[in-house]
Parts: sequence; C-alpha cells; structure tokens
Amino acid sequence: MLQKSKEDVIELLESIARLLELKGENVFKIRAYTNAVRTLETFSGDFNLLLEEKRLGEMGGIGSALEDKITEFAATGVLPYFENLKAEFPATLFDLFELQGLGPKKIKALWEELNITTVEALEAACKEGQVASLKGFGAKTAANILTSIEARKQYAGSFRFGDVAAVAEVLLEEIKGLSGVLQASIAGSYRRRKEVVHDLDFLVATREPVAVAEFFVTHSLVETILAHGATKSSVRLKTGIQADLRVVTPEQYPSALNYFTGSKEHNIALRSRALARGWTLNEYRLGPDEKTRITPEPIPAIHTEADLYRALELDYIEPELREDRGEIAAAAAHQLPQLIQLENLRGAFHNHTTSSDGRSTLEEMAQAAQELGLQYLGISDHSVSSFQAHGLETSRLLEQVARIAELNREFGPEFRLFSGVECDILKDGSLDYPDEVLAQLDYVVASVHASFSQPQAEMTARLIKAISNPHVTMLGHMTGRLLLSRDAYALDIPALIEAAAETGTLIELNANPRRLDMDWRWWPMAKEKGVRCSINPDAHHISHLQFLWNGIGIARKGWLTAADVVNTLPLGKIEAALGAKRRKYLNVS
DNA sequence: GCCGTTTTCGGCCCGACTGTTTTCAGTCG
Repeated sequence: MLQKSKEDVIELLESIARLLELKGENVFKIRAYTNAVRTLETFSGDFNLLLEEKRLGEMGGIGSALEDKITEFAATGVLPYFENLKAEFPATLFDLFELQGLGPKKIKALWEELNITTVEALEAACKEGQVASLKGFGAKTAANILTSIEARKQYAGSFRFGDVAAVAEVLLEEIKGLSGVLQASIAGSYRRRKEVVHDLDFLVATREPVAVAEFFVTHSLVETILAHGATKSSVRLKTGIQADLRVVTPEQYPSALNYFTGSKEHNIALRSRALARGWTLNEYRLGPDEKTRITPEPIPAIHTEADLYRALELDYIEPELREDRGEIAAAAAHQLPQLIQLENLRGAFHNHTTSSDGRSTLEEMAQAAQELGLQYLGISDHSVSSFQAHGLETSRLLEQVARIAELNREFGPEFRLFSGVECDILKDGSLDYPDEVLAQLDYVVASVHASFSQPQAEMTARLIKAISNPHVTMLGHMTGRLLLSRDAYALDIPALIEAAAETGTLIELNANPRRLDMDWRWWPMAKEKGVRCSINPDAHHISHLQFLWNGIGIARKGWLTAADVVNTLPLGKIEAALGAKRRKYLNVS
C-alpha cells in the first residue's frame, strides 16, 4: 500500500526544484526535476501499478536517481533527501518567489546578507534603505520590490478568463485599427483559452514599432508602465492585470505568434523537432542551426503559423491544444480531432428563470435563445432543497412544465423549450424529488449545492448513487469549484467518469466563467470512456447565454469534437439523446 | 539529473529588458 499519491509526488518534486534553485544548483539538474513533474502530470495511467512494476524509469525524463527517490517517497511517505534540503532554508522564504522581479539569486542574497525571510521584513528593509545598499542591488531595485509587494497585496495576480476578455478584446481591436499595424493578436495563455490567466500578451506585426508602443503605454486603460523598450513594453492595466506588448516585423510574426502563444512545454517540443532537422526555432524565425552536427534539411518559407507546423511535419495545432498533452504526436500522425466550434451548438440545458434565482423570465429566456439562433433551450430551475435560491416545490415545478408545454404550442417547429430541473443531490445521494415527479420532465440535471465537506469516498459514493437514477440525464458542475475563490470538493473524478459511462449519464461542461467544471484536463478521459458532454451556460440572466463562448474554449481544450457534445444535435435528434438513459433502464418509449 | 542514429561525457531553448555595472548578472517568458 502506497503512502503517497501521484499528486503528492508532483508536489514533492516541485518543492525540491525550488529548493535547488535557492541553493544555486546546476540549472539543468533543476530542470530535470521540473521535466519529471511534467511527465507525471501528463501520465494518465495507473501510477500505483507503474511503481509496483518498477517501470517509472521507462518514462521520458525520469532516470534511475529520480525513480529511486519517487519510489522511496511513495512507499514510506518521507524522503530524507528532501527533509535535509528543506531544513537548510526558512519556510517563509518561499513567499518571496511570488514577487515580480525576485528570483532565486536575489532571494538568496537578501537572506544571507540581510537575514530577510519574510515579505514583511523585506518591505521594511527596502524602506530603510538596507536593500539598496546591497551589492548587486540599488535604489531602483528596492523601489521595484516595494512596487511588487504592493501589487501582490492588491492583486492576487490571477484572473478568470471571462473577467478579462472584454477589456482584452477592446484593446486588441484598437491596436488592430492603428495605421501601420499589419497583424495583431493576443498570444499566451489567453489565446490558449486557459480558464485562469496571469497576463495578456499582445503581439503586433508592424514597420512602425515606436508608434505602436507609444499608443500602448499611454492608453487610457493603463495604470502604470512597467517597461518601455524598443520591441517590448509592459504595463499594468487598471483592471489589475499585467499586459505585455511585443512588436515584430511581418516576417517574424508567424514565429513570434507561435512562440508567445506557448505553452512553454509545447514550444520546447517544437524546438526539439527543429533541432532534429538541423534548424533552430526562436521567436523570430526558423533558421539554420549554427551548432548542428547533422546536414540540415532545406528550410521552407514560413508565412503563417500553419507553414511552421508543416515545416516540422505536423498538422496545424489549434492554440487550445498547445499544452504538451499529446498534441504533437497526434499532429505528426494526422490524428488531431476536428475541434468543436461555437456555430455547432444548437441549444443548451442548464438555465434558470425568475421562478428560482434567475433574473430573466421564462419568456425572456426563450426569446433570447431564439435571437441567438438556438433551436432549443432547456429550463432547469433549482429544486426544493435549494431554499436560498427559491427552489421549486413540486406544485410550482409542475406549473412550469404546463407553461412550457403551452409556449411550445406557440413556437411552431423551429424552436422548442425543454422542461427540466436542476435537482439537488442530497447528502446521502438521494434526489430532491420522487421519481414519479422526475418522470414528468424532459430531462434532469443533478447537482451538489450543500454538504461540500464530505470525505472523498463519501462524496464520490453520493454522486455515483445520484447518477445511477435513470431519470438523471446529466451531472451538473461536477466538482463545485469556483475559480479563484472556492476549491473543488474532494472527489474521485475518474470513478465518476467511469460511473457516468456505465450508466449513460451525460457530464456537464458548465460554461459559467467562474466554474468551467468539469475541468478541461479530464475531458479526454471522459471522451475515451464514451461519456458525452453537454455544454451549458448555467444562465441566470439572458446575457449569460453568452457564456457558451467560454464553454466552447474549454471544450476545445478538452479535445472535444461536435460529435462529443450532445447539444450540437438538432431538434428532431436531441429528444432521443435526452431519453436514451430512461429507455435503457425503464423500458419506456 | 537526464540522455544518446557520430557522445557514457558533455550537452541540455534562448532572446529581451532592467539595473547595476563598465561588460554583465538576474529575471522573465
């Protein structure tokens, strides 16, 4: 029986890497630890089995030394090498890494020369002038550290994609409108559609770099200028997020766009492919590698990102997939999925009205859905136990069913409302209405809204019991997380995916920008098991139907195609999909 | 610490910006 999980091992290796940085160890030794973390993160098989069969060393990036350390740690729960390393440094020293501009060398100097171990002590030392007089530091450095400390207090440094998208797109459009701007994009994790971003990376192709940079740093959305150079400028926007501008020539743009979109791991993999062909790839060009010891292949002309991938004998890889999670191998084998697009969606199922805690009426929601071009909308107000959200007692629920039937007679064949409910999964896994009530609905979304703190085994059993009910069409916001504010509850997600596959239950991709749950990292596993997805806005207002756009980005990150997502089905076919589980278990038509 | 189609030693992705220097170290992405 293992004492430690894969996640524990990853945390251990990350801690060791940081400690080695502080120690001033060989950077490549440090990189070996972070590479091993990467390998483990992307490994989706049985970690316990891997250890038992002593096959850890077969994975790329894990050699005999790391295999020994991981095996010892997992088996005994403790690694003396790590404990000794940790004892060399005060624990609070790690907080200093969160400050912009401080790395291992400076932190080490602050600790050894001034005995600074906390952010508070550092702030005091900066103000008293001790930091400025340190060798290698100066007045400017001390001032910058104080600025970083302020920024850390004010902004946690993380932003939900949905919270920054509007400002980001406005700024991008203005930059695109400047004379002399030939191409412009927001690269980085924003382009990869990560659920949380730390900065915005604007990239511009132009022959007039000075004017573009000047426009950028003096924009009215800018709070402070952090850097202003010939090709790179950095600002903090008034919303708190840092925005970087890189200016390149049109010739450099494809390589730069690719480079700054990342992810870093994806880039390293591409660079290796270039090196293997006798080329070097950087943010400016694909060029000959001066140090190569092989005969370089001729270098094709690069006009677009797609050209770049083609040169490396890869199919074009969509930005959302560039996370080094198998996309390179799939592109080499021509096996990348045709990712779902917003236009593929025909309807959505998790939506609230003023009957429970929504702010738009049933009629308003129906009208908004039609204006968006959707063919159907599912209404799923809260169930009776969600008292705080005015959950519907059976009588009010059945009144809504009747009203929806009435509206459907008015709509004609082009549009339809479906009657559903967001049914609370109670503490013991039972549902909030008896089966004979659920049977009168077109579909049921089952979700957890209370008792979040159950132990993992209990919570997992609770959810599996709920989705085993034949009337439960889909599982809503599986983990209950709220990005940047509430952690997911303890849950064995692979077990849930397995149970959803067995019972024929859909899993929701909740597209509310605060949720984006189930997380994109799990969708490839769900897809492999044959679980289908429903992308739902969890709308509480007509404007929230726009959240579907967020959901599409996450679905694409999860490698999902239109066929994997049930609400791409048109009217006439979606009805059968909603009823499939009941037909399987209840023998009803 | 990892890795190997000239290697079991000697590489490991690499360029920009800042600040402190007077030619470069540290940090960042």
